[in-house]
Amino acid sequence: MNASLPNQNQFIDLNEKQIEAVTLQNESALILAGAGSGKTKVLTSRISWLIQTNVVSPFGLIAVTFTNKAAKEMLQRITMQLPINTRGMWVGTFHGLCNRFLKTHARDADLPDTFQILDSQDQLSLIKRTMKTMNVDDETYAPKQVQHYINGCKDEGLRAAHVDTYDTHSKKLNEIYLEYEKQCQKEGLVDFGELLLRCYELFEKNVAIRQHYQDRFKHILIDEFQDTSELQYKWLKLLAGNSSFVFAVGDDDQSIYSFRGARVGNMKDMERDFHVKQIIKLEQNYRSKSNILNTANAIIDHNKNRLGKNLWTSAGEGDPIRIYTGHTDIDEAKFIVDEIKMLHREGISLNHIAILYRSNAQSRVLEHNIFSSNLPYRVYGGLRFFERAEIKHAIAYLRLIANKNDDSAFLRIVNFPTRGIGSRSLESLQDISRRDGCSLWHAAQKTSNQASAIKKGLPYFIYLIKHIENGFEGLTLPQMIDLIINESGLKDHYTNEKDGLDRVSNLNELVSAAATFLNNDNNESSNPLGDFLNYSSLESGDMQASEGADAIQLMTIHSSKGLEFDVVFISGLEEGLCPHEQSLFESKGLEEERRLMYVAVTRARSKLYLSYALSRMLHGQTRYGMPSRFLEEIPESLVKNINTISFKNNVDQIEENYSQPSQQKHTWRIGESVMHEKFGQGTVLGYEGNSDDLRIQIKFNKAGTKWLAMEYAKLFKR
DNA sequence: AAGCAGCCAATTTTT
DNA sequence: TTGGCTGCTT
Repeated sequence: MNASLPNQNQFIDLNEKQIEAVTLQNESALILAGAGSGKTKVLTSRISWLIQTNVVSPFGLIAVTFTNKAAKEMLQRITMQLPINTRGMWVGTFHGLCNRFLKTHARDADLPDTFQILDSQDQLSLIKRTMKTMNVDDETYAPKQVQHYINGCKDEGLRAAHVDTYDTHSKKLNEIYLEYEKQCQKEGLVDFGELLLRCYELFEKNVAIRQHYQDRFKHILIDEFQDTSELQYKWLKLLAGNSSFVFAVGDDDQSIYSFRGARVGNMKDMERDFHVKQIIKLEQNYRSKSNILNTANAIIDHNKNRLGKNLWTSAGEGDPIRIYTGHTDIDEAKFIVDEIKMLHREGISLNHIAILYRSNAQSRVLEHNIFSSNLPYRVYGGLRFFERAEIKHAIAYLRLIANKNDDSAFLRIVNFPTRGIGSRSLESLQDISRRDGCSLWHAAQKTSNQASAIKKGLPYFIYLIKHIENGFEGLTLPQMIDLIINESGLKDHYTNEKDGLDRVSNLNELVSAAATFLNNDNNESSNPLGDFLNYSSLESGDMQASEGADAIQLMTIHSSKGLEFDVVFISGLEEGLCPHEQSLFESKGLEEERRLMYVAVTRARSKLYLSYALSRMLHGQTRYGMPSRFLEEIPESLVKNINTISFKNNVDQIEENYSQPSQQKHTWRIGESVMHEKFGQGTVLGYEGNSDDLRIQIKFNKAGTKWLAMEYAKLFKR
């Protein structure tokens, strides 16, 4: 049937749709790949097929992912399928690949070849610093918002000079953006968005370079296409030119990152711009039982503007979806723990069980209850290795030595560990630097003509850096890092600190990380230090502790994307939490929340539990909620309600649970019909606040949903 | 320079 | 309720 398929094992277990995708010839393609439909397999098989049938050489294609993990996995699978060395192949993340382009053409991109990459933390502190020198009030212009603004502009491919501003506020924002750009350029720093934008501009302006890569990469493959930003799409169009073929794999129903610039619309645009003949849909799911898939299908069916697909499986129905109603968040957590204990006794290993939640704040109650039951667990998220303060400090020494213009690195370490350099000496440095247009490091050298080995003050700092730099002569990278953490005083500092032992061991870990880095990829690099610095900012290091341990997995729904578990608990399914109340103010916000729910449901292989609590401690206050609307979107035939709670005895339960002595009894109950003299008839949705400041949320038939203060609301029973 | 009180905000976060 | 940040005190 498929004469064009080489007779190789890796292709025989593909289904018909997958084969169709893998073997497409001479056209750009959009593959709509549902959850669990074998998308990674299709992508890697496609690459193998292209190479094996000599359509293209391993170096004539480029494959783009969003995460390092996905890129790594892709390379691994290719290695398993083909007897080729994948080193040097252009497979990587958008950021990693753009970095590679920029490193190769640093001069053409107007960057020093020592340029450093800023992670989000670094970016924020540079923004704060810029705002300070501009005397911008950080109350009116919150640095976080400025960061969001700048990143948003870059995601759209906009330079500060190209933004149209109308009001004073946006004008100011843009001024900061402009100044920030200048400062980055001066220090030789590039943030994540800049990597992409700079690379885009390089292709745009430099015809020769663009042509070169257009000719070279005849096949461009993209994973998670629904998450691409406007800029990434423009970059793709530019790189593809008129003669390359794009193979994009994505799922519009799993687009959950619009708040970070992801633009689902790219899928429809691609269909048009790349003359996609027909979208290929992968709808057979190899992960979940049909009850789970039908639940997912039913929920997502409530969204409009989908490309449209329906997952199916031949795996059988499996268990019904179990729904649990908790009186409180504590009650909910206890149920989940009990259930996990039972499953564990039945032989399901803990790391195949996940508890998902909408927001990180929800993990606390869960953790607390799991902890007291003595079950091992692991929480995803939080600080990663290269984001830890002690690691960033050590890296900053490396950065400053590699690039003396890096004021960001300078400021981070000039007085850390403290060596008596106060704010006034720093201010005078900033003055000199501004006056002479030089870096802080050079300004520092002007103030004190001689370096001093006496262990304090600026002269000592200058001495120290030079001393370390001289000591680097003939050392390997791990030895350099070892030298830094000892000579800088970092190790001593943390050794003497009361809870510093973890930090010391992290610093030691950094030495081994450098050794591993050399062993793995870069033993023949001409600039291992620079490469390691890049690596540290692009690869935030997901070396989370106890990776292999058998532990319950706790994470947000967002971070569960791409993973799968035998058993999944989705907790906190209340109106206001999931869908999150903030999302209701955003355009298309509810649809994205629904996609989030879809992603969560499709993580489960065989058992799915959904739970919600009628009251929950949030921001230090008890909040009363209604079940999430998503629960009502599931056909009852798929569901088994584990318990039922009447609203009346719930109020008593809540009081027992939180033991609040003098909670004012309110007359209105959730779900009850009420009459308001102005707004007319409505239904009570929930409460918020405590007895002296209780507010009631009512959905009015005509006037919409409103929050009213109990004290003043003129309500009547119907 | 470290330690503490007071204030404020509080979805989601692949790079 | 919690964490992060600021600004004040020692």
